[in-house]
Amino acid sequence: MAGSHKHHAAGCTKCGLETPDELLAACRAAGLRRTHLLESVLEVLRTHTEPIKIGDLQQAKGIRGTCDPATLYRLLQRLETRGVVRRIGLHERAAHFALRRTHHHDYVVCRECGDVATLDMDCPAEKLETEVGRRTGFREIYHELQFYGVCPRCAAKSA
Amino acid sequence: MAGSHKHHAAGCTKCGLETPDELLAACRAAGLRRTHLLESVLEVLRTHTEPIKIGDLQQAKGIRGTCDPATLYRLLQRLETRGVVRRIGLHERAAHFALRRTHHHDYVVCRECGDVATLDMDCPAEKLETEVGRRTGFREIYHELQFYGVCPRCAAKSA
DNA sequence: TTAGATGCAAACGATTTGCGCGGAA
DNA sequence: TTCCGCGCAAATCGTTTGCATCTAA
Repeated sequence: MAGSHKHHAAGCTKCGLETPDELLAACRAAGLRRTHLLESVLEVLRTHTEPIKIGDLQQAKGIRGTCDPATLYRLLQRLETRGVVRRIGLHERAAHFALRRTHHHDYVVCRECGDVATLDMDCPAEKLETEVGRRTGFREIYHELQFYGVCPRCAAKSA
Repeated sequence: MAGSHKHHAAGCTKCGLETPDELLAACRAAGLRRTHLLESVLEVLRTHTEPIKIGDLQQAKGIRGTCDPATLYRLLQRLETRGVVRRIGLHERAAHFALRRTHHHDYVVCRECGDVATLDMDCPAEKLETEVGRRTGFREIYHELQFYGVCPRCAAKSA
């Protein structure tokens, strides 16, 4: 099970990675204070291609000293409200968080080991958002698309 | 926010509703015993167009007497394993469950009141499953697509 | 100076597990 | 009779809240 045994260095081919300064500027503009924790969390998220759980965030390199879960929850909540990160449900008890990149991403999740891979392909649901809005009357629509399956490693293990 | 204040009677236009007997037969074939709880749960799920939480299931009409959450969890787990229901994450603390209908469904969720509506439209992700498999090496892929937004009622309230 | 952040501890609530009993096969 | 399913109680664990303290602005 578990989660963060892998750090894909490669990112999305289309997605220009934000610089630390850009991110920080966005947060400042949103009224957040420049805190050491804020900087570290942004940096961890920035260098992670995959969504990360708060538990893993706590132990991530670069997060100094004590790292109270409550504080992290609050920080991420704030970041989500300001539109800097997005919260992602991946059928695990713990929610995952990822930076809101310059464009949308979808994920593949292994239902055996919980490993998550970020997909680098055009999302077919994006263009449906307006149609869904028209049909249902919902406003401010965004979406979340996840694929679930068994990763190669786990498939090999079972064989 | 809340949950089951609405029961859409209408179902998917394309989705033939299973009969109680068909469902029961599937469960029996899967090795499950015919229990009163099993029957009631299946019936509640069958007549619900939207996914339902265990908490709501507990209080649903037709579930008699005490209804221990632990028992429900275990039953739904069994049903999920056997492929009768699917577990759905909707950004709420509690997971939702729905019958595996004759074809796939996607949902729209209100981020204010938590109301869930089932979409009756062609899912663009379905055909991507094989492509995702090819790209990532994952096997036995299925997907989950949710739209989030503000429902008309909540939008009106805010105005 | 002052409102926003943080750490710590306790409260919550969904999910999970152990166990003995009762009922379906 | 046998094994699966159930109710009950207790344990887990992610998330949330209250509160006193600290600190960026």
